[in-house]
Amino acid sequence: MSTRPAVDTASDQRRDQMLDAAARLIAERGFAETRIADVAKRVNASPALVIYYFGTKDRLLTEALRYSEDHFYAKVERMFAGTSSLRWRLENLIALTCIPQDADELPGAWGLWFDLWSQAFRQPHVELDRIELDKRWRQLIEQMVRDGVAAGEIGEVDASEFAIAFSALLDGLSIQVALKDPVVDPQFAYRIALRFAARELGADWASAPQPARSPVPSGA
Amino acid sequence: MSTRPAVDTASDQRRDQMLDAAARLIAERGFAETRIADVAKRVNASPALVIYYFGTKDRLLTEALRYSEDHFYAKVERMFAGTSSLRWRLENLIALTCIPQDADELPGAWGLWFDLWSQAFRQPHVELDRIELDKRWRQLIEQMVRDGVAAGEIGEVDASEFAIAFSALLDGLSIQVALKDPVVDPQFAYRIALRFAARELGADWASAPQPARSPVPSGA
DNA sequence: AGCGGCTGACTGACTGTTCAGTCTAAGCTG
DNA sequence: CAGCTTAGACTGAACAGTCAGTCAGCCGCT
Repeated sequence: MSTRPAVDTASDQRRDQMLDAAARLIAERGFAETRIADVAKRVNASPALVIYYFGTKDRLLTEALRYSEDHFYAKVERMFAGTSSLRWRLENLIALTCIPQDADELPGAWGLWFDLWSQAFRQPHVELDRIELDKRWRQLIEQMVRDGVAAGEIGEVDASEFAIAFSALLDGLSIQVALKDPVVDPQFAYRIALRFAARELGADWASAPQPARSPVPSGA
Repeated sequence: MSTRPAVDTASDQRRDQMLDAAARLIAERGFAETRIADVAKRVNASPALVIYYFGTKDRLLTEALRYSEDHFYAKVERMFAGTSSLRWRLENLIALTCIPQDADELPGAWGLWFDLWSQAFRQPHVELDRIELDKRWRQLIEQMVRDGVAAGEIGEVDASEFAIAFSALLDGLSIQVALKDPVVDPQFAYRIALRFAARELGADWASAPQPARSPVPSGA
């Protein structure tokens, strides 16, 4: 949208501060329960300033949603850049979606998804954004699989269909984990997702050693 | 909870009217955008009467959520009672979750799920309800599979694990359908779900003939 | 001087909830 | 049966609190 290369002016920084604060607040309290006064307080500004930047509450909140998801994808892409092993990437991907993240690291928390869906279901403008977001997500998975095929790590598969089914499964599993289902805990969700992937991709990864990065947060 | 056998008094009917109206309104506008005045108008009553029955707006809305889900499960159970073929049940189950329902038949619409999740994520009381709801849902699937095994329709499988994975997949797919994803349309979601089930259950249902009941709503 | 960042004070609209009291039908009494 | 009582369903009107958004103007730059 903007031609600016990146965060630059003090004004841009302020904007990002607000988006970050808004995203965290939505994750905590929910979209509807987030007041512009709350956002203002978190960035030590007046409510009027928030309106000054975003014009309207709704614009702030929907932009915050997008901001947060963008950060999440950026994180995954960075993780992907660090390796090329399909298995390793897959394990990290599952861990990233199914296993609780360490505290405040990123505001890409689960609560955001529920509100994003809720908004997308009702507001056409958000609906389109969400479609774009999921397209990007599936393409990420698709490319990961294609790379794995190209590298000879697995045989030929329909990467596109796998991406659709697998992302749906991940969504469903992470809902259960996010909602603290006593049956579907993080470990279990992880196992199910990996087993599905292995079966669909025709790989024979037996029992999965937890991935190196982003492991179960036992301590800090 | 109550010892009353069923809907009885005029008062009980009024209550149900309100729950029904509330559920539909939540599905349309969303939890946060539903005013008690709206509910009151739909049942031709004053806002004060709604409070008279439910005490508080929040109680009304959360009860409406539960009311709606109960109806959905009742519907599925009725469908199950009508047959015993695993394949037939499975096909209907998928159709019921992945293919848009005919208009106003039941207020168990998708919009409700998003709000239920959103509430469950934040409010401990709703969280427990949701867990109970999903447990019931998985048990339904589990029993269906066990019946299929007992009837010799398929071989031995881990019904419990299948239920967890399958319900997660269905959730994920129905989200895409509900959010009108251009890639994951109802037919496609249906196919993916059925293929997954067939593979996991070791059945060899080739291409699926659409189920007899609750088919794709082309006409009415 | 001028401009962009910024604010305090305000307001106007909305809405959950209260309350005092009305209406109706059933139950009781003589 | 007539008359009185009671209880429960129901409401209009007001209350009280909340918030998004406005506006006139301040401050610290260049």
